[in-house]
Amino acid sequence: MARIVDVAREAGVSVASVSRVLSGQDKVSEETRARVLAAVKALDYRPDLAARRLRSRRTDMIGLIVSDIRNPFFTDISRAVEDMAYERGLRVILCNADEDPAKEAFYLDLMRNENVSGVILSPTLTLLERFNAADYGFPVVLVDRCERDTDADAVTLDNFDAARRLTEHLLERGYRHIACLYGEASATGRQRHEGYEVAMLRAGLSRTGIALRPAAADARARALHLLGSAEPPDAIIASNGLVLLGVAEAVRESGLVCPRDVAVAGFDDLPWARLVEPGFTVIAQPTYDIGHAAIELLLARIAQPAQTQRRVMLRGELVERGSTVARAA
Amino acid sequence: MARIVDVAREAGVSVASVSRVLSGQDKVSEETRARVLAAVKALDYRPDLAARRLRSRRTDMIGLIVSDIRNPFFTDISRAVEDMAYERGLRVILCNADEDPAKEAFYLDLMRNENVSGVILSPTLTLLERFNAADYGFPVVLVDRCERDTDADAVTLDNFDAARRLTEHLLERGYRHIACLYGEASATGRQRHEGYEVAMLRAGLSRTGIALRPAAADARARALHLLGSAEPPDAIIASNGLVLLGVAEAVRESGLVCPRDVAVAGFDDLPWARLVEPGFTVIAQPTYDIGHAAIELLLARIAQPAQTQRRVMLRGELVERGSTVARAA
DNA sequence: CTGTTAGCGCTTTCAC
DNA sequence: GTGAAAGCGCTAACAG
Repeated sequence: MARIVDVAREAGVSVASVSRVLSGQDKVSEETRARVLAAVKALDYRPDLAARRLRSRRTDMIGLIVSDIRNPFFTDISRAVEDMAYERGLRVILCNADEDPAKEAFYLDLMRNENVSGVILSPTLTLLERFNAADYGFPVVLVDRCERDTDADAVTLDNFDAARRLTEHLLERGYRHIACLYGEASATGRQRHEGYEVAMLRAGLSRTGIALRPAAADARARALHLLGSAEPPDAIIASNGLVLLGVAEAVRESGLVCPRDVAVAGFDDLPWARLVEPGFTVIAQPTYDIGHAAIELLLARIAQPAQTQRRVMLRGELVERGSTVARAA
Repeated sequence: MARIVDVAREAGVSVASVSRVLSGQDKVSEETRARVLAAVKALDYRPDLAARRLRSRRTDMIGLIVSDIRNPFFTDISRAVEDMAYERGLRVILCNADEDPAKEAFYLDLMRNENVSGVILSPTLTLLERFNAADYGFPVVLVDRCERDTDADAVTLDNFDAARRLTEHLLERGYRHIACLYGEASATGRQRHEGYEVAMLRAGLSRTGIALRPAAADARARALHLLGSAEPPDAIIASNGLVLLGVAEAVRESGLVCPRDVAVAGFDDLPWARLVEPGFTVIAQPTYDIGHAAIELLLARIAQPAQTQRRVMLRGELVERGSTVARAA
């Protein structure tokens, strides 16, 4: 394996010149540049990144800690973040906290050990409640989950507004006994629940909010119970794609037909949402834009660690499908 | 930020002793160990990983290059690999090659620069055709995609057998004009197509194999065309979950009913496969086992770089659902 | 613009 | 079992 000294010797220049050519920052004559590049090619030289990082105290790595990699929403976010990061010469370390505060803490600690330039994080509620961006030795940008008073840069959907609109959509269609199943582990689930509550309150209707672990299996069980109860709802709102999946399973297993027996609406426009009869009405999230915005915020924060807090709030798009057609009078 | 010298001073020992305690390899007296650990805690000391890697020439990082992160199959594999890797103190760098040989080459190159201990890779067909594990400076284990004569450790499904069984399942149910849509970018798609071909040949039937880019949009377009043709098939096999999704969309958009108008079967037991009426018959892959086996092979190869080639071939499970019920005589 | 040189923080001989 | 000291390969001052 060739070292920088080998390249310097081959090119007939100093190691400093080689370093300059490769880092591309300093001024180097065309001649030197050409000779170095030729030597690099001839020797198939690769800079040792560990040495470079040790010396320069920079890592060019960012961490991406998502709360559940099985959730397609986060897969999409990851794609966006990785695409953009690699374009800018940054490496991404992707970690899956699995909605577990302990794992999340472990990964955050790991990020510190790795000396990353920054982290994009979708925090558990446990962490978010006492979140302080200054606790970490690196810039942090939150995605998807953030409270109004959280002290951090963040990019989120306008969850409250989206949930309110989704609920109003159901109300306009004639539904009255609307239940809301929401993830208790996240600020996002909470906010969506609040949007639902406000819309219901305004309409003077009673609410049925059910907090749960945001996984398909949990949602399915709770929805089965709900649908089999004495007074089942005439519509259900699911606070994310995984919950929506569970609700859809429960409706099917209960032998009910949507929307005849019960309307269903949710968040996240997953591939199957339009496939399952009669197609699910959802709030589609601009996942690529969210990932894009997160990287931009992070880079800005890295460049200007002391700059004032920034928030990006994106609007969800209501996609109407058969699962919420107007109720027969 | 505390350095190792600070810890040594605080503990009243040499830096060598601190290093020994932290690496846990060498023999150290209980007394020294205790003092060092106390000092580490007191100073909240974190070893600088870049320095450690530079000096020790080990990285404790492995690469995982998947061909498409949007494919839930690979998401599941990632989960398994990450879980196991972190248990063993290894970091995982996850990369998404997006079925693009250029991106794939870029990431492989990156792995070399990063000096990873090894790589788990699901290669594009382009790479696989001229694959030679010795071309890389690190151990490589292939997952999901591998030819019989490829020179590499690998863990795959028995694709040929699974596709044959799936085809025979359809034949037994009375279907005769069976089409097969398969991903052309992968060995896996090809092998599944071969299993289909053999089963059809044995039955003395003509085949309709359609190679495509393994993405839902492509599969949808090709299936739409197929279903609208003069002689549409009475059954369709999809070579993976993404293709199955596209086929399902096409069936729906064509206004056809499954299995009355056309039966559908595929690979990958995705969450929605049992949700969409009437439920899709699929070959379920043991994704966690695949990921597990891949890590085991990689660790064995890292420990014994010269050991003889190993292959793990897993069997897929046929999950029967409504999409392939017996055809009316 | 270019070369010399001093480390970055750690692990690993090598003595004791 | 422990310490002193020599680098791992690179970049960043600092001179020239």
